[in-house]
Amino acid sequence: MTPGQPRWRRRKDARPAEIVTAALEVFAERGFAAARLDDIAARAGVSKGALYLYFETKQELFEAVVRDTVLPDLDAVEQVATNLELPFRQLAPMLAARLALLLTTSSLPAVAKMVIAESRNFPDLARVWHDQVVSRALGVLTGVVKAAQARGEVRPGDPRFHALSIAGPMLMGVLWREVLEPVGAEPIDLPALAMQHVETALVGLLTPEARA
Amino acid sequence: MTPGQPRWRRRKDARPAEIVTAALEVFAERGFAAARLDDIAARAGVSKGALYLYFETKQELFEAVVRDTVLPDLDAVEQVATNLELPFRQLAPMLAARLALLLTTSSLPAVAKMVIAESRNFPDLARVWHDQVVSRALGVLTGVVKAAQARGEVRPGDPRFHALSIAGPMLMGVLWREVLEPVGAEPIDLPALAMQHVETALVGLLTPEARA
DNA sequence: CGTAAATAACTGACCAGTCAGTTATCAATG
DNA sequence: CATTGATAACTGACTGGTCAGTTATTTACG
Repeated sequence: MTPGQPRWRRRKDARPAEIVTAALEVFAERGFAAARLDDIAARAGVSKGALYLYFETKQELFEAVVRDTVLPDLDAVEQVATNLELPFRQLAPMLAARLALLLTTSSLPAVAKMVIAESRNFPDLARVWHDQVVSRALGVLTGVVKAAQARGEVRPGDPRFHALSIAGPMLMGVLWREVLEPVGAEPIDLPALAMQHVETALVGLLTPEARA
Repeated sequence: MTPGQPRWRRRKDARPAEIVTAALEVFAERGFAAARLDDIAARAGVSKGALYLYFETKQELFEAVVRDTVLPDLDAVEQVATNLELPFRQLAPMLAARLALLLTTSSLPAVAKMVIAESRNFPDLARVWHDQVVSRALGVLTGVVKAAQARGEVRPGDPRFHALSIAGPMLMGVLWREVLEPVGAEPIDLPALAMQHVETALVGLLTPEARA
């Protein structure tokens, strides 16, 4: 024993953030159900009991992860998207690039995968995800499409479906990377996919006049 | 006690199929890890021990589910897709309709969701899924696109990306239905999405000459 | 000191996989 | 047409291990 060093420190205000960071990692690696609180605690440098000083249950910890680590990322994309003034032809590639960056650098895909995984057994997780992430993101995209339709830039049709036409391949690419690449599938270049898809989708979505 | 009725019957040849059916239901409802073999057994009308007469482990049972219930569905779609002769403009909507039907009536989406869910903790599951389902399905679609490019019907570009452009929104629609609708999200009309998307994608993918 | 932060040992519930024992079924026999 | 083994299908209680959440105790620190 080195008696000069205390075995631990009281750090009431630093703990929550450290725990949330550790929780994000472990949740992403193992999924909600299979994530062990002991592992999260160890990675955060505390004991399991300490977790319960700051979070009442495992679920509450997950909600904190979404709130603290995913929502800020989403805000950044939303910022770009609400430039409704820009012509769709220019806005779409910007959005796609921003999104591709987010999906390759942030932990959003890992959390998304986890929510898909556990939605049936932990519906509260899915509800939080839907209310705070998906419906907001899709709402923004749908709004962009609708505005472009109003300006005559985008062909008629359900704007929500158009939004899915744009976002779907990205999701598929992400899932490919998260689920299949780890077991040996041929890798996908996500930004390249985003660029080629946006090009294709633009031709398909724009009115003949707007293509000029 | 009604002594005339036996407590159970020996039905060696009927059991495996019944167990696989029950397993599909429970796996789809709860995911692989959370599915209880006791539940599967109960739903199949046998004891847990009986499961082990026909399947060595839980994983082997899952593989049987894929083999017996998913692959036949896939074969049917593959049939349509290998009509490589047909012009892409006609083949694509047919494929989309067939796929939409499959995704709304079969159990494929539920199994897919499960695989996504458990891929990290049970990589073998994901490998089976990739080798036997995804890579085959995507291969067929990529082949169709490539053939159409060779005939000058489809614009240049990575045919694999084009395939993802086509299939992605369908996957997104399916996940929406599986994950978010159960927790209160606004429902999506999957066949309608398929039709509108294929229309959009066709315009985007076809060469100007092929659009005639 | 007092007290709040943190620990570590503990509890209770859960479940995959096992196995000793039970019972349906059927072929052989009287 | 019984009766009787023999056999293999089937059962259900049990084991060993895991893990969320609890609590009695220790320790940092104002």
